[in-house]
Amino acid sequence: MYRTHNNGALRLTDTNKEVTLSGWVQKIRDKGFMIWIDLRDRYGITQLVLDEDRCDKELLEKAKSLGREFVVQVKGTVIERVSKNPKIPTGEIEILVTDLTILNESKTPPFTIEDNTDGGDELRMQFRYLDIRRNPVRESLIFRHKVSMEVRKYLSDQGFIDVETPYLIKSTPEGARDFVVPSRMNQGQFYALPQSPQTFKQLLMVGGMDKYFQLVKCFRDEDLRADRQPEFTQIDCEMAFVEQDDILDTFEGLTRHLLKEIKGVDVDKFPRMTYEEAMKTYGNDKPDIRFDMKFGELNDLAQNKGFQVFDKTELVVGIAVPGCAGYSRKQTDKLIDFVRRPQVGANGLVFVKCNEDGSYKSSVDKFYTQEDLATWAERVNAKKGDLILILAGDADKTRTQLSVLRMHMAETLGLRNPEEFAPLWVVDFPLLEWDEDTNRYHAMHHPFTSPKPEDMHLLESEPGKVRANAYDMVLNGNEIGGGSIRIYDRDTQSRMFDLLGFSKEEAQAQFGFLMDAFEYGAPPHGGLAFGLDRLVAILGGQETIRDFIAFPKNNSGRDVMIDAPSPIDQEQLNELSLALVTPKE
RNA sequence: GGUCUGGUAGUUCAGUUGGUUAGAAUACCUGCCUGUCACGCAGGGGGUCGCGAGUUCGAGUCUCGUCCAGACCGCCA
Repeated sequence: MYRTHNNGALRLTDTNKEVTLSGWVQKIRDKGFMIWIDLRDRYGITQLVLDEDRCDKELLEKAKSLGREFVVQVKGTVIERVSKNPKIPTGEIEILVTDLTILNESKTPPFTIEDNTDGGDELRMQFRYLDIRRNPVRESLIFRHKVSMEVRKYLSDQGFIDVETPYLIKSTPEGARDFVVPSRMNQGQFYALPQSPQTFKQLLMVGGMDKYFQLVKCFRDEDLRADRQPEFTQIDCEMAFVEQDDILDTFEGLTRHLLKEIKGVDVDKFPRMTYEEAMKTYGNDKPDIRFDMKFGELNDLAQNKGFQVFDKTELVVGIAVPGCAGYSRKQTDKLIDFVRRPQVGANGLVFVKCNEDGSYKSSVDKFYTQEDLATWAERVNAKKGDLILILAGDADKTRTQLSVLRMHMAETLGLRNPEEFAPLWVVDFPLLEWDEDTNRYHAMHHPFTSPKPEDMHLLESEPGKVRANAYDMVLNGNEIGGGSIRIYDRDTQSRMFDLLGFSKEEAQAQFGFLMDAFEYGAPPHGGLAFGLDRLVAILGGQETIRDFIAFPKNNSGRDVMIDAPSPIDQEQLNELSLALVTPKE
């Protein structure tokens, strides 16, 4: 038997017990006459002690030969410590060692196995199995386990059935790039890994499953970000015989359950905001509503007063940044530099300081009176001591730019408190989005999303104005889930493919199986999917999702531990009847 | 595909205007230390300054190229 207890278990009440412990050597404190060893496992740390009086010389020498991260088994007696350590749960006791076995030696690890490690990201990823021994990473993985268990419990209790869908499916041109898998038995043909189980879950509804869920890996061959991995996990759900409100209520319930069980936070009914309102008020379809700084449009107040930059432009819009009227020239210049960076792309920035004495000081005082500026302050809801920041230009671009600035200011002012949670629904997304590159409409959500019945008549005449039965759940400025009510009849689905530029033949070849299924009694249905990695990271108060994934990929989509992707043998290529156009060494 | 930042000891970093033998902390090794728990003290070993070319009497430092890493834009129905 390797152990009678784990390393977090023993207390003062266990004194005088004979125990066997196993674990990793965290730290050795060698005082010459006496040596202490911190023994670590998933459950905690227990201090071992050996000294000249109570242990034979050979045992003491063996203990002194140990190194960090050796795996050892010890037998000994639980004794009360002479000097106790209140910082750890086992700090009142220690083990007087009578027997020591080295189960495995360890090379000196390339970084320290401590909460604040000296290891950089790349090294930690290369030796991820060592990184996982560290408390923060282990706790993140356990945290993810708790979230996913609560999700399964809640959905199962609500009558959802977990059904697995295939990973080897068919490539389709819509949406993200597919990861592709060559077929040996069907030479020259390829599977694709699913970007989501979308069509399968709809077919499960046609199959009468009624309520489906799955915690499922999805794959997208696109560039990575701190919160984006090429393989990621979705909480994928679908329900039959539902309207939009049924779905919003159900998954608001799930999210409320998670916030309650995981974070101990009670949240009121989620606000529901239309896409149009979100764009006008926050310049963003995933607004962070933990703080205010709502947009105020100033066209009627600021135009035709002689300031040409404002006069000629489509939109003049501002926000009131709380408590920043005291900003120095240096600070405001820095903000101007910020919005002029190519990533933001604004031409300039106008500011108005709302002084404590009720006066205003702006960068455009030449053109506007104090009374003018007072009307602006009222429009953007500015109080004394606030700093009004104003951008002007093309409406869509300017809103996006001001949104970036708004988030930047919130970050700077520490308004993005990771322990505060402000979820909301954004609803009534446009069905279609015009794509300048391909010169045609794209589905904003996906091609199976149903148009709002009241907008159906615009489908062919003004496709850009058609709203969809689509919705996103937004938490603290992040899209954590999204979904829609689906099309469930062949005719509408076919019209949709027409609009997206599919020929009848292409539509049939790629999605014929789905449209065929719609002809055999498909029920009205809809659903949504949560991004589990991102949800877990936000609940855990982190910005990057990588520490909530046991073995993540790096910025270039590589696994630096196993060194993947990698070339394959010529023999394998032959077997798959593949040839490389430009063979790489 | 693009922009920006970085690459110096096992690790995290500093390195001034281009100038003697490239430093610190930590880790590692040795010795000492009668209750440590970030133990302490003394000593020691450890470097192709990512790689390649160029400028120069002289390059860690300047220039160009390249590779790698990270953040972001494009992209992500």
